[in-house]
Parts: sequence; C-alpha cells; structure tokens
Amino acid sequence: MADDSKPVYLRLREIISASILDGAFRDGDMLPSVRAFAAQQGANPLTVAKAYQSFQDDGLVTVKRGVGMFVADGATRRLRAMEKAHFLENVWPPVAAQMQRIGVSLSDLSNMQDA
Amino acid sequence: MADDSKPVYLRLREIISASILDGAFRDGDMLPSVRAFAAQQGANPLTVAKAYQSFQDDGLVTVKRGVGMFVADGATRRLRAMEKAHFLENVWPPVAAQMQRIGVSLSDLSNMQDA
DNA sequence: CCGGCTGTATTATGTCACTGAAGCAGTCAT
DNA sequence: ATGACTGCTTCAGTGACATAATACAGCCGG
Repeated sequence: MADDSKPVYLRLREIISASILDGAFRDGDMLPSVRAFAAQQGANPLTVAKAYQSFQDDGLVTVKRGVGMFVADGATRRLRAMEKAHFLENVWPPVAAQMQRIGVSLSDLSNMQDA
Repeated sequence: MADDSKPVYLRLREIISASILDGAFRDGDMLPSVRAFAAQQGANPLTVAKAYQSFQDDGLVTVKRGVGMFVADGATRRLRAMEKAHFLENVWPPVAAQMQRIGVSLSDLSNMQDA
C-alpha cells in the first residue's frame, strides 16, 4: 500500500480502490476514462486498462463499451467486504507477528493515534 | 512477511531477521553458511548471499572471509530498533489507513487475539 | 451519416529484478 | 602443501513490467 516499489498497475488499482471506499466514486458513477486517468497519473493507457481489468474481473465495475466504465451496483459494499477479508486473512497475521517480535503492542498504536 | 509473492532473497532476510529477534542467533553467533542455508531452504547460494549482504550493509553481521558470518555486537538490540522504526514509519501508517477504509478498529483486532 | 469519444486487441521493444551456474579468493586444520 | 570449508565475483538466462504505435469496435451528439 502506497509502496512505490510495487508495479504501477497495482498502485493504480489501489488508488481506485481507495477512491471508491472513500466515497469519491459511488455505485453507478462513471470512472475516469482509461486515457484520462493515464494522463492524470502519468502512466500508459494500457497500464490503466490493466488495472481496470482486475476490477471488472471481480464484477466491481460494469463496462459500457464506447461509453465508459461504471461502478457496479453494490460494488462499494462488496469491495469493502473483499478488502476486509483479505486484510484479516493475509495482511494482519504477519503484521501482528512482527509487532510481537519488535515489542509493539496494540495499546502503543492506539496511544499513537491520540497524538 | 511470509508472503510468498515476494522475492526469495527478501523472504530469506525475514527468516534470518526473525531468527535473530527470536533469539535463535545471538550476538557473536555464527550464522549458517551460505551453502548450508541455501540447501536447507532449497534456494540458490547466491540468493542467500544477497540476503546476507543486506545485513552486512547495515553492519548487523561481521564477515570473516573464509570463515563465516557472525552476528555483530549489539546487533540484536539494533535490529529490533531498526525494525521498530521501520514498522512505525513505513508499515503501520498505510495499514491504519486501510483499516479505516474497511471499517476495522484496533479493538476488533484485540478481540481477535483473545480468541 | 460523421466525427469524436469510449474501451479493446495486436505486436513489438526496452528495461530491470530475480535467479542461477561456474569459478575465484581467503582461512584454517592436517 | 593439500583439502575442505568459507564468502565473493562474473556472466548469463528468464520473466514480469511498462511503454509505444497502430488498428479495431461500440456509443452518441451534431
């Protein structure tokens, strides 16, 4: 996440995912066109298309060929559930293990957020 | 961490790092030889060497050419400090951001650990 | 219809990280 | 000196990733 060392198309995917979850794009909204988003992000249109591809594979966006790509109905909710499951199964366990090794507790982190 | 999608040499580095932090190797101990560790992990000796390289770049292991590699003095403490700083600066912020997006709180995670 | 927008497919090219194989070089016990 | 261990250097192969130019296919407002 926000890791510049990762492939561009994955970074783009995360940008879009975060935008949907944050409410910048809601169900039914049209996403930026492949060419427009590519220009905005300084990337290649094909790379953007590859990022969009993963979303339509999951049925999170519907494609109206010749018109644009739209956030599917219920996609926000489903995306949040998918990301949540992925987080709890694949992200959190190793993070928790690392925290134990380096001596960081959950209460340390909650105190951080207060600051 | 424990992510099979990451490069082998980084996975090896994490195995070694965890071993040191967990006390399997203490300051002054000799690490497994490049060839031995490679055979044990089913990796290429050069790949192991690349993992070890990152440790000597940080001064955490001292190299006695022709003899072996040894955990440097105070390396355990320094490694823990380095990993802790890296975690707080680079790992935790995006994780916290993602948690907020998907609706997972710290208390949810602490309840998980109880189970 | 037509021009301009949309996404998609094809092909080619360049770059770079990762991995691997073989051999060189230093240390030490014998 | 020899042999067995150590780490290290050099060369090469593979595949993923990103970019590019070009062309095609569907939609829509004029």
